[in-house]
Amino acid sequence: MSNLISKLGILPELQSFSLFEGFTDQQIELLCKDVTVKVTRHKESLFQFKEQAEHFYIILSGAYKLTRPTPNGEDSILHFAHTGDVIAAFIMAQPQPIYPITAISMGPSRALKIHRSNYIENWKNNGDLIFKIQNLLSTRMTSMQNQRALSKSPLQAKIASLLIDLIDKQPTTVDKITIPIPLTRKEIADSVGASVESIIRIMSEWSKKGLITTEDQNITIIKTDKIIELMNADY
Amino acid sequence: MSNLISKLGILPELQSFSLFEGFTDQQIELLCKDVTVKVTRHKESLFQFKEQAEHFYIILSGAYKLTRPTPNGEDSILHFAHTGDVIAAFIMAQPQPIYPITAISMGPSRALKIHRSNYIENWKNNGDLIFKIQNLLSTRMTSMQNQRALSKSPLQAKIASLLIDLIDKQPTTVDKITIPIPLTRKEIADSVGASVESIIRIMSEWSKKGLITTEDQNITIIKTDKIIELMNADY
DNA sequence: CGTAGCCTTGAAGGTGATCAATGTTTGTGG
DNA sequence: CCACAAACATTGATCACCTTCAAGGCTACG
Repeated sequence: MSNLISKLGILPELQSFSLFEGFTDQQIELLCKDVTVKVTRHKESLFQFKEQAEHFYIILSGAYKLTRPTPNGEDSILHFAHTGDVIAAFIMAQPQPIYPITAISMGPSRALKIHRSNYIENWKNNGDLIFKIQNLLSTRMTSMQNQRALSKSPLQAKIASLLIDLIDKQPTTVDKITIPIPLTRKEIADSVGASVESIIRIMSEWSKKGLITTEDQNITIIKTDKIIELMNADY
Repeated sequence: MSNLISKLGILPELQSFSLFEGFTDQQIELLCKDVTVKVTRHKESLFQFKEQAEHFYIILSGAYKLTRPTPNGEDSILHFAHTGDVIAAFIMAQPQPIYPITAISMGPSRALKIHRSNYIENWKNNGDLIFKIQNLLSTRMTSMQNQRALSKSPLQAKIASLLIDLIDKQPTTVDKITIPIPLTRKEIADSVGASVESIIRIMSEWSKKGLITTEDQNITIIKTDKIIELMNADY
């Protein structure tokens, strides 16, 4: 018995994830049997698009962007995965899974690397766990569909939608919400399918109007209501 | 015991679906306990976006388009669901599920309507079945991601990609593949996020060049290789 | 101190949307 | 069975949003 998660000292972290809510320590120990903690540095990738998929991951800390190469050789960002997210789990169901995306670390991050065989042996027949994963996935899918519905909307609406989507967090404070992930303009561009320059032009405009502020790469939304208005703006 | 599927006479159909591959008649009977067959006419909807989701569906015959309203009041088409597809199954995992899409019948169609409680009682703990559903879903998701990666590509590439995606069928005959679903130009437009006029202009061009032909609403791809080339065309 | 990555601004040009008008097919009710 | 409405297809002209290209400034890091 190697690599017990209690030995790795990550049990407290795992317990805090909604994924393992209601599970006993022993159950978690079984589900995370023979795992390793993969530490990645900025821009380092967890796995590559089209690689053979032997493992899936749970994000322990930091964040990863899930990307896909485009015909132009650029990258399209499909999702930002945070702490507690599960990546590439649902493709484990395939007989010969291939990663449909690349996972790139944003800043230093840590992820739990779990082998496919574990998914098939221990995760597959755990109905409650599968449900949790399906919930995570359906949330992600709904968010993708929301974006899709904006394809004919002006670029402003797409950016607004992205920002709002990234703060599914506390609506506690009425104003001044900071986006939990530092984002470059290029990353925003790759998320909404636009050019960097266009992003800059629109966000500069917003800064001037006092809707947002950005310091370093942290974006703070000052007037949330105005941003939400822009989401539905019909030009 | 009402509504046995053997009584409804749809067992042979169900057996032919990859979803139930390897299951015994008794198992299928249990999984489809207390179901009804919903017959829909052209443009009739199975369920509506934002409705309370009490049921999920298996398509018996025909096809449905899965749509989502856009801010402009139009509809964005997210997926074309064929015979054998399962719809809205994975949102059953949520405590209070809401349909994230609308399902609209394309021509006369039939679908098996299954209650949520059945999913929780009989489907949830059937690991093999869950895997099949996850496979269906991951295929759909990958296809959505493919489309997403084309967001900066010219409209031609998007249309080409859509058409190719709709013939995941037999690569048997080298040429002349007819798309299994009759599509209006508007539906194509709503799928790729463009205007009807633009679709028409491009497809007329293709017709003139002899790449495709359309009669009624059935599109036949004549020169598949040329269409595939257009998918990656960088203007 | 130079390179690399990110941010910014300006000018020109193109793809595709919008608007408008008309033809064609389908379906429905008198 | 015809007439009218509704849905779909088509073509042209105009215009705006966004991309592309080009050039430059800023900061961090080896």
